[in-house]
Amino acid sequence: MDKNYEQYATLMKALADETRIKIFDMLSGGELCACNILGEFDITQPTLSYHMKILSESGLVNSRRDGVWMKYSINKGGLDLLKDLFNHIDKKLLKQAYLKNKVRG
Amino acid sequence: MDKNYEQYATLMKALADETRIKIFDMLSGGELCACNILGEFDITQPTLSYHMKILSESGLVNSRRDGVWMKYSINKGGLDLLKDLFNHIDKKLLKQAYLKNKVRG
DNA sequence: AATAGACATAGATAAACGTCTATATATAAA
DNA sequence: TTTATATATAGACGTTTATCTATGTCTATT
Repeated sequence: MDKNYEQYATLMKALADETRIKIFDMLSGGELCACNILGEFDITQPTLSYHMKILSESGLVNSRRDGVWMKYSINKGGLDLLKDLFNHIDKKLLKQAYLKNKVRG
Repeated sequence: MDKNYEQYATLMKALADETRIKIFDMLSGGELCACNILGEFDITQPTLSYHMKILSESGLVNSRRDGVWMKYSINKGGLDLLKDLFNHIDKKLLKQAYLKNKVRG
């Protein structure tokens, strides 16, 4: 696993905003239209458009046009990058704890 | 699982910088002194101090003084919050894929 | 072809961020 | 108690971010 920290930073930045992480979590329930999402927040339509662009360009969210509507869903590839990063770090920590215990006892 | 999005945003913000995510990853190998970390980057000592403060205050990193040195390590609690968030979202997506397939086939 | 509705883009702006230099503080050693 | 070293804080500064209003673009309908 060779690490692209710049990419990780891009992914984290995309979620480093309360509105965007809420949207990402909402999308875990399935594809949503921009109009559906907008109703959940106290922001203007251009502001939502700005947030969706950041999420899409980061690689965390897919977007497609369906007639007049834009529909958004979670991009499994982007999610997996973050999920795997944290799981790997966690595994490394557990291994260390195990080794320390082995030395002591 | 009730979600504190403000806290998630704080955690993600702490990692939304290439220097800080590299540091976090370095710490997965075990506790490190600020002086050890500084050598890996092209930044001044006050800048590192600033980054370490953000990581510590977010709850992702523990800090302790050891004589003249500051030693840093990963805070399992903070890591688990992020790890669990992404694992849960992933589980929800997999469940949806399974149900869709069930309907089709 | 004109209209209405959903979304995107442009431009402005205030706040937050990352970095530096200069300086203060804290600890250990001489 | 002076000195040396590691770290923290203060202040300055340019850049990036999140937000708005105004307006443009695209699609479907009349």
